[in-house]
Amino acid sequence: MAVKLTLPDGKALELADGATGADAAAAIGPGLARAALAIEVSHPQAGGEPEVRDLARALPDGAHVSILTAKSGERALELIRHDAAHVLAAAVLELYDGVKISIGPPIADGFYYDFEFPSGTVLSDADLPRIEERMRAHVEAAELFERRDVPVAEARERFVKERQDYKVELIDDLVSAADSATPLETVSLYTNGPFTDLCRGPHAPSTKTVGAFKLNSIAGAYWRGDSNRTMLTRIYGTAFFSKADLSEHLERIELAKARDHRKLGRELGLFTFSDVSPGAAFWLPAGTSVWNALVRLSRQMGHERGYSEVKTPQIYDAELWKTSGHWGKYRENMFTVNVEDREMGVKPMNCPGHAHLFSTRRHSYRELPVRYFEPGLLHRNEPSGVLHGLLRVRHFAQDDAHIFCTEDQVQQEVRGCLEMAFDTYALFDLDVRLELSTRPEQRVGTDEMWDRAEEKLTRSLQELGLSYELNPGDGAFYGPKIDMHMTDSLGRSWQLGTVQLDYSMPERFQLSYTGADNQEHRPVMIHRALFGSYERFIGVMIEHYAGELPLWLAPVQAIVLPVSDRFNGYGASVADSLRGEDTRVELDDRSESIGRKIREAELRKIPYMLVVGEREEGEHAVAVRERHGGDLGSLPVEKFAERLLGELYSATLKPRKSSERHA
RNA sequence: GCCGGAGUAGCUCAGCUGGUAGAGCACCUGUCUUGUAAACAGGAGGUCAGGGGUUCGAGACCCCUCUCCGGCUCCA
Repeated sequence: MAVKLTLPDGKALELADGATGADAAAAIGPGLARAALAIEVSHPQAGGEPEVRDLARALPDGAHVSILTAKSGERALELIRHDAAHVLAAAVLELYDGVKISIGPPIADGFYYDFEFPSGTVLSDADLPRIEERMRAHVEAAELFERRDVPVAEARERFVKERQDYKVELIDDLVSAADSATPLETVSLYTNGPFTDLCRGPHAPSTKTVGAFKLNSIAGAYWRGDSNRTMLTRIYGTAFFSKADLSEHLERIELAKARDHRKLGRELGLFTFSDVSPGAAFWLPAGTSVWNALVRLSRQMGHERGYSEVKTPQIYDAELWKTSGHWGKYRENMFTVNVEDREMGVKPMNCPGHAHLFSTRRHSYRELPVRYFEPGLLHRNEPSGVLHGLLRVRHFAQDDAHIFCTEDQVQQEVRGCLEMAFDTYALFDLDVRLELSTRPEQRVGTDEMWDRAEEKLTRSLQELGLSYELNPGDGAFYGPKIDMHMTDSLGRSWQLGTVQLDYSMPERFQLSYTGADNQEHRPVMIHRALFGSYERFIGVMIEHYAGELPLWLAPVQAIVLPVSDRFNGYGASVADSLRGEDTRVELDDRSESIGRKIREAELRKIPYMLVVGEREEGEHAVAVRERHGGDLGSLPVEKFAERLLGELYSATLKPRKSSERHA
């Protein structure tokens, strides 16, 4: 018998029965045999995901295979990072007595391993070099990764004996998760040097392919991500094939830190934080200008799409929050206040206020959909540990809207929200990741209602040709939602926009409209925010643009720089003539050298610097310098004004259509 | 909220094993009148996050609180 394989180039390869991945690599060529780390196996006919396996395992007949080497990109990095996690565990077990190991997977950009240290042992960053050193010894020893499939009972006994409780729990869970028709008989153990771990694999042949690694940080992490369970000590690290790749990665991270919105926000004078109000930004004039530009955009786009702006109170009687359900589900996150013995809650969301507003008068089906927009200020009492610059605050404003419509209008309205979202994001050259979150365990409404709602969201996404991830069970208790995510400079993901279908709030607030049949009907509510919160959005935008905000958002769009005091008068007249409703122009009339004025304008990341001196005054012109030192030469003041307004117009008034970007 | 780390002038940071708090930039004053990324000189600025303790003596050591940073959980 023989094993027939298909290689990536379509060629067939026939090997003896029982041939391994290593045999396959050797059959293709000696160079590949040396470089091979693992083998990817798939059965296109049978379907299913390709699986990366150890080279030492026998190959199945009929498989398509592809040898993984150091050049195989992310898949190969994932492999050695997983290897590195095992080496880390080996080192920690040697250095510290009584450590319990849990899990250690590869992650984006690195790996981690979670440990429980005996009580009294506290690990800090200072301990990392010592651990790295021990790891290095194991890597240099080129210890082999050996896989053994052992009976469940044997593996369990082994870990019980070693007092590795977490491993025992993992085995027990694997057993109970297994199909009763095909019970789990064996689990795989991997041994590298002195260390044996319960692990599915795969691993490279030996530890030596971990060419360069570094332990980055220590953090707490709950066992199984459950805040009711033990907090373990997590050690984060990263690994690459070469030292050069590692240092390139570390440099990239350093560069990313320069984009941090907290740093740039301070440097650019946009906002600041203070101990007197944790989780709340103090907006300086420049930051307020950015803020206002965004609110203006929200208003303009909403106006064009049939939204009406409303204003609702900050503080409501507890009764309203009981009606909305927040008192029961969201109270720990709310600030409450006592007003003459009356318990009141500061609003963490606008929806109850909008629902109440809708209920204060009668509505005909003819006026639906009603679209209320409110850039409303919200307060949420977020746990102290989660506050994070502008990205997670206690005091913020959402570009929030609630649409009240008939069941028949839902689909079209959801679609409208998504189109508006992508028209908005297109203005910022943003790529967002979409998630569809479906019914959670705890929910209100019938299954039929959820079927309908989820189908409507799904169809809207499909009609627009948008790709999305499914996030089952993560919907709001009142309805499914589509969330729009973006990442910050260090790759952390933040939710910006959201579109949520809600059948519950209309019920709770007894909302109704009069239909064509003269009967009262329940409207459907759609919650939607596109920026999410202005705070978070501005934070993400600062990082997205590395502080170099586009012209229309820049707090100061152009600064006039007279070369000496003698031209301050002319400079002032230029600045005055350029300043308008949509233009923000400043004059630097300090008695400073032109070099300094330019340097400071560059540091403030002002898009245009207009140098004026004798020549310019004579010609009624400005010498235009673009951010980053681009000298555009001299332009008559009127020409420059045209250019400025032209750019502003094209940036915000003619957004690219979502279909052009996301077809 | 939980785990770990940190907090010195507006900002970036020195300050050794405890012995009277420093620099650069920014700020103020004066001089300079500047042509595309830093003119020169002088001055002012700190209950060393806050509180308690150890000590003859604490920015340094110990405890508590607050805030921030990195994670976890949670979230726009």
